[in-house]
Amino acid sequence: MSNNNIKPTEGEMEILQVLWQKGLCTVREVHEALDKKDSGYTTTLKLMQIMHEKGMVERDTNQKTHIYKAVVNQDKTEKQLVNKMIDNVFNGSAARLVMQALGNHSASADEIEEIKKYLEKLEKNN
Amino acid sequence: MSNNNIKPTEGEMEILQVLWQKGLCTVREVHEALDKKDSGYTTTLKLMQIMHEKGMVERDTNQKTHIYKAVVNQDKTEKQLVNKMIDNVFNGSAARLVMQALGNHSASADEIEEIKKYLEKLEKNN
DNA sequence: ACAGATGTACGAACTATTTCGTATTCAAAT
DNA sequence: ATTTGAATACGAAATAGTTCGTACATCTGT
Repeated sequence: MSNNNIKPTEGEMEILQVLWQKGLCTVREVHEALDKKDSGYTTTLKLMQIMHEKGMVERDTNQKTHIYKAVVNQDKTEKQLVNKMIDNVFNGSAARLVMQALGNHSASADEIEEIKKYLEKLEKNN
Repeated sequence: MSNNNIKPTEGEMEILQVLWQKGLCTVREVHEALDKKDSGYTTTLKLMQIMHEKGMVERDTNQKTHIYKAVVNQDKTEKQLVNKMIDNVFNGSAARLVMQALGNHSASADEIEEIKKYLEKLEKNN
């Protein structure tokens, strides 16, 4: 078991999104990416400091302006959250989640094609 | 806009699950269905009372033992939570959520078939 | 009628999360 | 050198969620 149970809060997830997407970020970059008109800069800062304490992010403090990057693995974190939702909301049925996700959010034709290919690949590997 | 934004907490979701599945329930039935050895009966009671205040559940108080039932719509609630996850975790890509759900939780062959059919139906309706 | 079991009501503690204010440091420009 | 602006650090309030203890009501069996 390399990494413990990660359970990012909602605020932490938002920040992780940005970090995963951009790679290296200053606090200000993250804060602006979140275009949170509602909450202030120091809130984002504090959150990121807490994430650092928790070991979710690393930072380079050689310069005055620290540079952050995500430590927790994106794929793994996503898996965990999805699993949790499957259990918690869909009584363990992945299929129900999938259908809800599709029916719902009206995936584009391209997306649907992509998913079909993925399913076929899955079937072959069994 | 009939119903406001529902955002059940984790504890509330667990209870809603039971109510959706069983229809009408006493607090005790819910509590036992949750087989929470860790938390006590009055915790479940309190939670359900709060849910009542929030209008998530209704109850019949004609008897000493109240009978609860879910008010919030299962499908709608699921949609909301899934949407939120798609935005919050998958940057708006339903496809990414779906693949994570499938790759991951190793859906059974049957489930995969079911999903494929569903996808085809979706495609026809566009 | 009363004891015991089972219920509800509800305040209060505890925990987690988010938010902000303020102090301080640092760098750059005047 | 001094001012100004942008950073970090950090305590503390505000909010949200969960948990429990205790008081009181009600039903049931003796």
